[in-house]
Amino acid sequence: MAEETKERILDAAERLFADSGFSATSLRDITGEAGVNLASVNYHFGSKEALLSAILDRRFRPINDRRLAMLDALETEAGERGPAVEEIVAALVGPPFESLAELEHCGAKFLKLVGQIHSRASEEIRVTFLRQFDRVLARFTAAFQRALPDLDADEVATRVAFVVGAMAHAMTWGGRSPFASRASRPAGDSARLLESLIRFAAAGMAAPRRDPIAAPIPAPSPTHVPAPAAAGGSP
Amino acid sequence: MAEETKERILDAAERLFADSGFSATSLRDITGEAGVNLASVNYHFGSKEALLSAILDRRFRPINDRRLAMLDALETEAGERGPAVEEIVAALVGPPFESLAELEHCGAKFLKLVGQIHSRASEEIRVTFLRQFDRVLARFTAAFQRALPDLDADEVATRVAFVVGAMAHAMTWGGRSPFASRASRPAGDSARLLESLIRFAAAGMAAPRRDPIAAPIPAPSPTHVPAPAAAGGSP
DNA sequence: GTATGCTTAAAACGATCGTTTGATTTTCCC
DNA sequence: GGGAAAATCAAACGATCGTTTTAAGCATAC
Repeated sequence: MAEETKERILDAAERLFADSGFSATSLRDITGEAGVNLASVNYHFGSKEALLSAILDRRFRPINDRRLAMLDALETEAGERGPAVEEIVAALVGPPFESLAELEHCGAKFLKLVGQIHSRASEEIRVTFLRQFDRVLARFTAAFQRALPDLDADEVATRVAFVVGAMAHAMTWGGRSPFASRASRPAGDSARLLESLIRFAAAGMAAPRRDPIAAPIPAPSPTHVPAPAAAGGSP
Repeated sequence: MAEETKERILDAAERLFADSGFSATSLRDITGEAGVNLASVNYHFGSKEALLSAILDRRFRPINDRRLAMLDALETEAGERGPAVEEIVAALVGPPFESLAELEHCGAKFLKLVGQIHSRASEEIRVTFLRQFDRVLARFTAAFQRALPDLDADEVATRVAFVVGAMAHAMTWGGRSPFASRASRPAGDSARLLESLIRFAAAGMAAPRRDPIAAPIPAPSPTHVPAPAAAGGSP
């Protein structure tokens, strides 16, 4: 009965944290939804923060393991020249979406929680659990750097952050804007959403670098457009 | 003395909400930091939620006004064929960054708060205040659609959501990943961050649409890949 | 000078929070 | 089957939450 209680707590907390946020969800909400005693949380996990940490760890460990495994396989396969941008993107953003498909409705809430963690999350939580993601990010940034030798390291890191942001947003809102009031998404389209994200992110990562020649930064003025480089769109 | 108190509350609350989140920030934290009496918040704003709403409204109204004005100017200027993708992107993501520059350190915290609002935010807050952003988003989606006639409407809306996600993430974390432990960003580089974002987002928006001819997606298959196009997915 | 309308001040309200306690029940190994 | 360990339970703890109340300042208009 021990393990079952722990998992019921994890499931309920994951769902409630995703819907209402960490601070806004009480342990009484969680234990009520899970059908367990209030004291069980502190007995099994130690504290509310440790519970959140356990939730994130449970889901993220396999995701990050898979990310790194996919990247390793890609690099082995590609040999000298390294994998293509789109392949690296797929290895980075694919695993979370696989989890979505695998876990069905059970784990769908988790992705919402993930999106939230990316924006807030206490300092404590970040250092204890997200350190592993730091490793993942470093590996992927290096892979992108090799595939995009024209970009300097800062630019690569910045663009990777954009990819992570787009991914987190997509996971939280299912690819729809958070405001498009009605029916969040057309239908079970996580595969299609993933495909769109990969295509978008790959093109963004591979965008031409700043000032291919010399064009100075236009210094955005209020009514005027920043227009970083009049040069057309994408390759 | 009335207006001053209100603004001191708004400033302090904006800063604290951005740092610690809405639920985790108490009215006592706010009034303590603002140097005003605890009851002032409920006197001037009515409730804690209404205070958040006031914060968002104060900053977002001019931003959204400027977004729409810039888009109008672009469309007038471009005439029949409509503005280019990069110009539309600049009109969408530029104004928030201009605010960052204008407000200096005073308003920098606000952008962090904005990023948070995009991921959580109570249902109540979203409907009362974000309805105006819905309008903004609809206008911009239409403009993108015109600039990218090859894409179907769903794809355009999805990619706009990616742009918003990347922007929110960049505003929250300053273009660095939330985990890159040290020194968040190189230095006062909001102009450069904006330029990178515009370039990234424009390339992503203009990415070739799904299966331009038939070329199947490379399907990076290490141990196995989600295979974006594969029928799989969620029900 | 007194009355009037805002604004601030101090204190308290009831509710809810995360956590702890101590007793009770269940589990499982010998 | 007995007994130690693990798990669950009801109840309460102290703290803090958002909000309300009541009284005090302090202008301006009569």
